[in-house]
Amino acid sequence: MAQAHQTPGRPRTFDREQVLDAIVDLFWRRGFKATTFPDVEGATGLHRQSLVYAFGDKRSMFVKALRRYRERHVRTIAELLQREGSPSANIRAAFDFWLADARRAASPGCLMVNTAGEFGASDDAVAEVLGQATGELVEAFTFAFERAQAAGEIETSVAPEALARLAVACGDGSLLRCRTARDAGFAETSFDAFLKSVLQ
Amino acid sequence: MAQAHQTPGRPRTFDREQVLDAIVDLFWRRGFKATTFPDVEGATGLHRQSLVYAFGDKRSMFVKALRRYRERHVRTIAELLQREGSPSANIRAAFDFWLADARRAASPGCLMVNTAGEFGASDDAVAEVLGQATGELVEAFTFAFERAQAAGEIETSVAPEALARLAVACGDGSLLRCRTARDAGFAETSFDAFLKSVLQ
DNA sequence: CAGGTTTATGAACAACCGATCACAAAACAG
DNA sequence: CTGTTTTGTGATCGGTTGTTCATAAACCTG
Repeated sequence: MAQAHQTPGRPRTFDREQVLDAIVDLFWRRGFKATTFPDVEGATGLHRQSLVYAFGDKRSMFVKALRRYRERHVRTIAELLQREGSPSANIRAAFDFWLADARRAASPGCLMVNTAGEFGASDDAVAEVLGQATGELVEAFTFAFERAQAAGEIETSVAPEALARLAVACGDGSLLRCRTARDAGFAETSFDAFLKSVLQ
Repeated sequence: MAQAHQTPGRPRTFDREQVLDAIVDLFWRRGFKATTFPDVEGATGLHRQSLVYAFGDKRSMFVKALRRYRERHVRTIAELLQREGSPSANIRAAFDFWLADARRAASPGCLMVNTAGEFGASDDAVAEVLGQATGELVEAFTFAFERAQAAGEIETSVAPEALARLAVACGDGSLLRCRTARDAGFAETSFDAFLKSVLQ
């Protein structure tokens, strides 16, 4: 925004967004409560007070990390689903994107899913981001299923939004399972079952 | 087991299993890290040392609670799926059981799901119980889908175990979503989509 | 070069957590 | 009753957590 002129005072010696990415990764792997300031200091190379100055207290930092995760990961999947061309192919591409996460060594699953389990409905700001992320995903899947039905690629007996919620639930549940099992086989099989059952 | 003769010493003044149920409920709602000894003391009416004496340290207590949850909730669903009669009806009954959890006021979701998000693969004993629970569920669903295919109730193009994993992922993901959203609508819709897509 | 503003560094704080110790109370065996 | 074992109660102890204070450093404006 106000990139017009540099603010007075000592300039920041680190890249704010790069550091935030490292913080996202930490929370993604360990969760909120289990991540301590010493952890963040070690992962970013910054001192505690610098982190607080840049991102606020721990909870504010976490919410900022959540938002960034949504903007990067969730939005990527949503954009895959809104591409032109075959909606079925887009849906397969979205599941392939999930699979790539599931196949990561020591897959951390999905930050939104992990956070939903840890926070439940106990924090309004967190629940809001989670709701937005789910809504964004469901909306994108709904769009793709609507197009698939209109194009005659899939049958029309089930409402597009219902299929979209099923897809999101399937993705969430599978990624969670792969997080504990250290094995992407569960996601591969369940995704395959979903695609065969719904897209054919 | 050794109910034959009473052990010497002062008799316990509380029901061990009843207290464990209260502990399960606490961990179910708040998770492991966020649950403190004062919380457990308040929920059970017992003193810290009595809890430690009866269940071991906090982590041991949590693993015992996990096992008890599996024995009660997971096993109940597995038994629903193995009943005689229409396997399709059994599958619907299993999803109805999940729906009842999702519809609870301030639904805590599923303890296994929440725990998977909080622990990941960081604790072997926890991961083992989670793996057993998922295996038990998948096995029971597989049995039901095998029977459904053999009876001609559903088509046979997708392997029963794949359908079973899809069902578990759908249940896990939906219950998780309802935990945050305080609304069972997501589960109702996604379950409906699953049943319409797979059972018909 | 001064004055003001922002950042970096290091230290310290109060609160909380889980674990443990010490002792009283209640039962049974002899 | 005496000794032993187990449970109940209260207090305490390091260790860790998130937060904040205090000061030095770096940059811009005028």
